[in-house]
Amino acid sequence: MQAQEGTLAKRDFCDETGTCHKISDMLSRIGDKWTVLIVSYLGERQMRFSELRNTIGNISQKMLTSTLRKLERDGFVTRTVTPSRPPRVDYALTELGRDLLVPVQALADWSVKNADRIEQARARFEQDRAG
Amino acid sequence: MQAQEGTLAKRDFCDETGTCHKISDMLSRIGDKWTVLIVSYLGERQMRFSELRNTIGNISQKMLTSTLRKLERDGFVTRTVTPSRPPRVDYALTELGRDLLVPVQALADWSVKNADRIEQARARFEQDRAG
DNA sequence: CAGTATCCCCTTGGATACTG
DNA sequence: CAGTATCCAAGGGGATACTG
Repeated sequence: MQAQEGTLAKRDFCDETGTCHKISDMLSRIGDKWTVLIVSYLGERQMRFSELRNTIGNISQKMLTSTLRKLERDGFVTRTVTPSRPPRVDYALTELGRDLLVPVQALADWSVKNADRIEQARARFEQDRAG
Repeated sequence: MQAQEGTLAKRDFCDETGTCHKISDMLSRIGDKWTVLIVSYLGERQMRFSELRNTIGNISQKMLTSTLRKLERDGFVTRTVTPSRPPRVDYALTELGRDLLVPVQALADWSVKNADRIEQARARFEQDRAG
């Protein structure tokens, strides 16, 4: 067997057309502390700023604001201002944002399914380090 | 239409069983600066330390070492030492490591396919900010 | 209510020097 | 060759105070 059927080649996502840069950007973009959590909440329904903050619980205003701004900038969420007193701002996923959830969900499924394999590997690693 | 068919609910990957924690961990784990790049190179074939360093080009020894250690710890790569003079150390993906490439590839495909939608959203965002 | 501005800590990651 | 040890700069992210 010369070429393993299950093996994915580097060029599939790290070729010379900047592909690897794109996937790295995307991963670091959604791999931060809050993005996935926020997107997942907005995946259920539209929410206001304070609602998100209260639901998430331990997020700072600063990080909620900046994460939402980045998501808005990249076209993943919309920001709708209702100019009342007090003001009201609603956030919702765009089509692109809902689209993003599909591959993220796949990675989530993989993570859950293989969590104990990783845990076992870590236990083995610690074991070997101690022994 | 009460429940949109394309909408993914929060609980799908952020329920109360620690699932959201797992996906966040995984994303921040592979969302760092070097992991995907290294895993993608090892996806092509086994490589030695210096070979990886030369191929990647601009990675520091420190980051290559620590990234490889984490990958080894989590069971994604194997580390094989040949006690010669000078010593030789080979790194290769495990079954689990090759497995991981599948959902990562899906996310990579998505990133490439939607890169210009994101780019357009950014351009629009800058436009609106300026106007 | 929904932010912005400021300060400060901690982690990530690069550069350099040293070792088995 | 394949690391480890150390120092340092930049950015992520929290706490607090202030504003339209």
